[in-house]
Amino acid sequence: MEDVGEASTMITCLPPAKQKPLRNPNLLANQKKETTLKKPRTTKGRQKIEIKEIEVENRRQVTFSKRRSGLFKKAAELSVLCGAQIGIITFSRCDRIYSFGNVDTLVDKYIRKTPVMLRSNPGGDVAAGGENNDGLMWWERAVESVPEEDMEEYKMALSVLRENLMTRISQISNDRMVENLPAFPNEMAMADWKLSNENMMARNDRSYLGNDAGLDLAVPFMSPKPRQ
Amino acid sequence: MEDVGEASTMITCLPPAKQKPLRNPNLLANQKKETTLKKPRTTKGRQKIEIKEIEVENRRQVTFSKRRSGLFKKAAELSVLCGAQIGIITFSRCDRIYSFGNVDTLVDKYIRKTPVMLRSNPGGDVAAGGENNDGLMWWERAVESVPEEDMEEYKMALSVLRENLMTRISQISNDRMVENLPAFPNEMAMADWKLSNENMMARNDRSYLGNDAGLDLAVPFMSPKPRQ
DNA sequence: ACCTATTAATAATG
DNA sequence: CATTATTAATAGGT
Repeated sequence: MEDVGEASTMITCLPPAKQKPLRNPNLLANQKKETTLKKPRTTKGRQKIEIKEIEVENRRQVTFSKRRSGLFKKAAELSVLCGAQIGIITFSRCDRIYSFGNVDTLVDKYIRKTPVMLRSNPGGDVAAGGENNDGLMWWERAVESVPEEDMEEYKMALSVLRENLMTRISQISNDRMVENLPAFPNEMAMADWKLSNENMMARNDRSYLGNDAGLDLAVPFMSPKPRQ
Repeated sequence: MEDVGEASTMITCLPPAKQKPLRNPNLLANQKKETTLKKPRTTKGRQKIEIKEIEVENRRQVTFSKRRSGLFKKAAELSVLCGAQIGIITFSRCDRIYSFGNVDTLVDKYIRKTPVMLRSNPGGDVAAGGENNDGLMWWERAVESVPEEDMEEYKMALSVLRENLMTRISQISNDRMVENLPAFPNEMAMADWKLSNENMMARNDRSYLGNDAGLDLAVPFMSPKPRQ
């Protein structure tokens, strides 16, 4: 039978009867109100709320859903209007993650633009605090160029470096943050945000793709602690 | 002199004369309008705009500033209201970065919760596709446990792994994105956002701090390409 | 999920 | 940056 989408209750794919609310503004908009019986005072409308953590769980979840939706919409609009790239990472109270935008690309870009101190333990000669004679940091040197006697050290240092890569992201200084939220900002002066500190960093170096090594291998970025 | 903040034009710290607009809603709110001479129709008010890239540079920048401010405010409110953690990374058209929230912590968390395939080239025995006899992946094994004959391979693999860590972030599959913006989404169906895919991942493993190795060393997360 | 009264954001302007 | 007319978001209810 070809009469699809008549009164079927099962959802197939875009029921044509519903088609989208598609409000047509300022064009016989209030006509429906005239024709149908008007519900007098069915809601109190939007109420003003205080910006503090919502106690009631159900209500909080509803608000989270709604406002997150709104936030992402705003972000999308801003992105389009201004040609900006926006990424949002959101963790709900129970650590569910919701993200918006090319988070990974932006994270990469963000990380590239915010170099930071990292704790490493490379030992003596191999990484004596900085550059070597060739002007490269020790971790930049080709493995082959490492002297034989430094190899043990190098291996350890590289291992530690790898470990520390995990730690690194959590330890960036907050200098260039627009707003550094406390972990759970229950009472935060929301009045005016310090939107001013525009860290003007180098705006070049866009080539963050490439590097095609050989075979594919599943590698979690963060390995679980090997030994405990 | 102790009479601070009287009529000084230099900004010290919170001039008490200005004190904040502090609009008091529904309480003699329209009184000023009565007392002062009302400006009759000075602006056309807010106009509806189409969501497409704003051509005029100046106007675009103004909008970027305003809406970014609004976006961050919304994010802050959402954070407080729902006890959520929110991080926003924003790159302006000319790659100026503006961020909101504990981006670094959230990025770390985000990365931890989105393990991904990574291209690596560890070669033969050391990383023959996965686990070894001890149930650990090759990169999880202590350096000492690597057999002597695999050491060269191991070193190379670790080096490649380090290199690939740089590449990794840009290559995550977009499966768990709420919305995957095209690089410059000039015409994007903004109608309704697919806010549904809530990737429910493990909500444990919060310990992403620790690891205090020895001496401090400045290490950029991404090293500039060593040799070119 | 849909509705609607109301608040909040903001485009245009000075 | 201040103002304001208007649009857009949304709190509370169904």
